[in-house]
Amino acid sequence: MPVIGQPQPERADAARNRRKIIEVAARMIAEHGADDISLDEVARVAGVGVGTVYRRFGDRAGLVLALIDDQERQFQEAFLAGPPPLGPGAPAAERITAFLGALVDRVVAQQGLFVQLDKCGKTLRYGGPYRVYHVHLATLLVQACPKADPAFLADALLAPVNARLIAFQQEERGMTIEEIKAGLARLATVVTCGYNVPPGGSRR
Amino acid sequence: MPVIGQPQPERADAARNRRKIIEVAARMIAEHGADDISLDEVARVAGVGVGTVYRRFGDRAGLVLALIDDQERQFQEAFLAGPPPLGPGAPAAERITAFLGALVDRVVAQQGLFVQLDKCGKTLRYGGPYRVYHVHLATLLVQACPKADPAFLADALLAPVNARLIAFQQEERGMTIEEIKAGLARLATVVTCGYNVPPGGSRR
DNA sequence: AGATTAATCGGAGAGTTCTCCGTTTACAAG
DNA sequence: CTTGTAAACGGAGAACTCTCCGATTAATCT
Repeated sequence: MPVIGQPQPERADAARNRRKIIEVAARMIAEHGADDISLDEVARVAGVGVGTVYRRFGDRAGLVLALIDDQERQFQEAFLAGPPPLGPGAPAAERITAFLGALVDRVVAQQGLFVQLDKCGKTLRYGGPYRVYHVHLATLLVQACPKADPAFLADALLAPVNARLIAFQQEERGMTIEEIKAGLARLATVVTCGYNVPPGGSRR
Repeated sequence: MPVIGQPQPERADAARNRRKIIEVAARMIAEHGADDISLDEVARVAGVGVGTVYRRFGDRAGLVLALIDDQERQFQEAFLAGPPPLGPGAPAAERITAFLGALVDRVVAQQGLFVQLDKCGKTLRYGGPYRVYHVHLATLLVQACPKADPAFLADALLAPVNARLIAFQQEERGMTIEEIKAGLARLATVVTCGYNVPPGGSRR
């Protein structure tokens, strides 16, 4: 009888297949972009049945999440425990702009995958990484501007950092990543300062 | 030889089928929600071939856009030429909050369809209604806070008014529509005021 | 080693989206 | 009314996502 503790480790063949699938998928995306990865084809190239892909990752979104995972871990590590201004140690307001800027870089680094994630069901769109971002940002907002509703404000500041919007801003509006980051930084500054003056004050 | 002027009117059978398809799709959505409308089934119920649905509307997104169209016209009419504060006549800052609030109502009124639109390709996500919203909001922003980058700011304020985010905020965060609208209004106020003070001023 | 068993495997199949193309039809001109 | 033709029709089919379940196999127990 196995000890019930950590989630039962995968069987050897299962782990092997998981790795193979991730490896193949990553290579295919590197070569042909993330837009039209067919899980059927991933399975075929990886030499496993389609069922195996779905049992291992649940669905398309699950695979995307797995492909994102490595860099995602590093990113979360960086803003949760890395050096300031992204990590702890800097004033909240500075950490907020640092975080939003880093998040833009993060999304751009795996833009195709984030676009995929965006198209998926609500569960994964706002589950997974989003929850972590939201908690982090809301926490910083509490410190930077205690008078605001941190949960809503965090959603509102996170919303523009969206893979598809960023792609659109780059391609159709001709903005550079730096311009987007600058815009967000300015917005964050205005917001964190603005919420500290009582509503209705300093009109015009 | 037909006169080449307005886009050639549809043939009678084509127009009849277009109407029938829209009618059937609208009824099916009213009954079973917009999540899982199968265009195959729409075609079957409407008594036409699948090819007809696709020739008439291009793709799933095209049909969604058509289903949205009626109310969309009215909405655009309202903010472009209706009574203030939504329409012309009120100060820009007030029109901005009025617009964002009305947009929330607009999205909620056909939430299922807007969620569908959101999942579609970039072309339609940021084509169609979005362009109109953006131009309108950017125009107002130029008046309300000339120092800001209106294009970016419009994107940033439009981003949180997203069908899926709103659904998430309602279901998972327990927010009401009124709370969401209030949050946006406050954000818009802070932003329009905040961008009028020089950057770097009034820290903390 | 041999038996046991539960996890894993693979691929057939159901349900979709969208395309292609031979056939049919509306309608304008003669 | 007949005829010509561009537009529209419809359904077979390609490609995909995801489910199901009988066969297989890794890991454990005796």
